[in-house]
Amino acid sequence: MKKKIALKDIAQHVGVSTALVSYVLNGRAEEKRVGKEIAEKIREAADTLNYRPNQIAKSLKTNRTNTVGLIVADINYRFTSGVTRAIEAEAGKNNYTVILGSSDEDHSKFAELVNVLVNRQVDGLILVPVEKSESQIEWLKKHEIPFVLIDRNFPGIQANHIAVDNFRTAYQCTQHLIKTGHKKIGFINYKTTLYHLRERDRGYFQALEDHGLKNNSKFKKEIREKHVQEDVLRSVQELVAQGCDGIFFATDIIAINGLKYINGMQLRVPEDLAIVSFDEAEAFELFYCPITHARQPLEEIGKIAVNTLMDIINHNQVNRQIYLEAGFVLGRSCGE
Amino acid sequence: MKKKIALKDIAQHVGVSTALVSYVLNGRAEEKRVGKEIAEKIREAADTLNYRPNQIAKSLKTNRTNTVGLIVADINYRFTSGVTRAIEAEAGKNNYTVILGSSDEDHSKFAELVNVLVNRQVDGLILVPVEKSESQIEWLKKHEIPFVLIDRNFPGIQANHIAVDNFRTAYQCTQHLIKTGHKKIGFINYKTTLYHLRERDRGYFQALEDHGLKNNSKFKKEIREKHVQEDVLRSVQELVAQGCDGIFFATDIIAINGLKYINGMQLRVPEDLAIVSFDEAEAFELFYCPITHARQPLEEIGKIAVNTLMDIINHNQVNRQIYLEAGFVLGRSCGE
DNA sequence: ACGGGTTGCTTATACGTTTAAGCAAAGATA
DNA sequence: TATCTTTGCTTAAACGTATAAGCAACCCGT
Repeated sequence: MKKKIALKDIAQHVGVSTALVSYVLNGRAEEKRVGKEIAEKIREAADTLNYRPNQIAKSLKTNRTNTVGLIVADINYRFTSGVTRAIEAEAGKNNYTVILGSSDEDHSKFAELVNVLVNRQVDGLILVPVEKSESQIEWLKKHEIPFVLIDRNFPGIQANHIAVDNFRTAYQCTQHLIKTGHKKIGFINYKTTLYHLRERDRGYFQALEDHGLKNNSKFKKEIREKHVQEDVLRSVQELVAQGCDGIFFATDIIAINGLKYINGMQLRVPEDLAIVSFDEAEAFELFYCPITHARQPLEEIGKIAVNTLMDIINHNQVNRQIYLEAGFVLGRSCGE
Repeated sequence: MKKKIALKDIAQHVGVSTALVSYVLNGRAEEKRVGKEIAEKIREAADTLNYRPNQIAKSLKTNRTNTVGLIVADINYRFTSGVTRAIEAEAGKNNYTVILGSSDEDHSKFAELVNVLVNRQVDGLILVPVEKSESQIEWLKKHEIPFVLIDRNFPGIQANHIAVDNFRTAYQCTQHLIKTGHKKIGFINYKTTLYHLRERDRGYFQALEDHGLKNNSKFKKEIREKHVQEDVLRSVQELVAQGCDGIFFATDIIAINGLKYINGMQLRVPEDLAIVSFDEAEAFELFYCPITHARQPLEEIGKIAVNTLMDIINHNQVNRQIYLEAGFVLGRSCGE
């Protein structure tokens, strides 16, 4: 790596002090009453010497890194790529860079990432918290480090967060199955304490209850995060055996796995089995029958998250809990 | 944000100089002959005060940020998520963090990202270069900034790079279609100057030639990056009209779009039309017929890229051009 | 008792910025 | 002419860390 040009070099080159150079290059020339010609000379020198400010030094002095840390749950989730893209773009507009980390749904990795990013002096964090990460969140609060939660939150911890309205969306999904004439509606969700997924449970149950199908509750299956494939397979088989005429998948990943197995069975969608999925997946496009599903407003979540974080960083004291409405994409997987 | 504990605070607390604290906390206690008890006291103080080193200050002093910049072409590509995950993990092992940026295949955005990351003093860059980014690459070389290219490279620029063997893989894909008895083999690829995609062309053509199907060349279609959907649709329609019995898709994205339209037509895979795809897509799992495809060794690419970059950063003067072999996943899309 | 080595610490400077404070020279005011 | 203001610059300190250099105090061998 070649030697880099510093303020000092420009100062020497022009024959002035570094202070002047700093003022000029930061656009504070007139405010600081720098002579027109000198200012011009400095700008020229910076140009010909190809000066690029050392952000590290700048940060040390200003105590601002213009960097936000983003910890996602898993980089392969569609949610992740969608929201990361939005965050990246919005952060860029605010002249911020994003440092990305993936916790892989593991709370100790999550804790370590928080640590690393805080040590790197990020100005703030955007987090998709994982199970058992409550203590980390509390720690961040205690140390007054700016952060906002997305996708998930903990009901017991008051924090800024942006997410889709999981209860309502799950309710709508279930209701759609009911309204299209299905009577025995299965539901497959993760076995987890994560609140946002529990809210999807609640939406499902509430919809059943409101439509007099309380007895359907036995059609709810839980799968283990570490055994998605086998558990989904088993669940689908059980639901079919129980005579279900519709299945509501709680996430895109569950849906993809479910459909994969349904593909292998003798069942036709929607004739034999109706399908609704929370979350969209690119893969749906290749299924013979367009899948009806809820679509999270990823762009919006990312955008609001960044702007909220900026507000926290700049003005302090923001209290924002936002539940966004999901879109609902009508396929043909519940009949016409 | 609360006041942070600095070396000075620990020094004061224990009643020693900051130098001593620095030595001890950097594990150079005995080397620097620090008294056992004092060292212990310092460690304790650091612990109770919950000291976390300011990486920014550290970086300024050491001229090392322990950060690598990663610029991907598009965050929604499967290649991206796979390789990012691997890079993240491998970088972590080396005690490095990753700053991610996405160029969205735009060379001016690419240039800007390079700029931002270099200003942030990243120790090195891992890049998926885009069209017309040659000058940026040259610039990096000129300034001796450590970098490695992945996925793509420019034949005219000598640089370290890791990628799959595009020619060979495309050759194999085409050959597979030929060997499974198909005579009129279409190929859909992007219209681009990107070398790695041109290599896929070359693989296709070479396979045709080697098997006496030179006249098949007219079955090659080009699509515009900005108009993937409509161009793929048109291409598939044309190929079918031309009587093709097999299609080789040059990327996962093209394949997904192609299959989407094939789904809507009256064609059965593989009876009416055989399919091979370069690259894997999760979506394939939902297609009624398992798609035969090449699979890039994403893990390996990421891992080697990081290690190569580490070598450049640490020992200088590495010259590594690696072409990895792709896996080949046999589906049923070319017949049994 | 004297020089020389060892032990255990402190002092001081530097990294590349930002920015408050200072200061000389010129112009304005009276 | 004496004083005040403005103009246009420089000086110096600071951010938190690393590290070379310095320096007492002690121990040892002679």
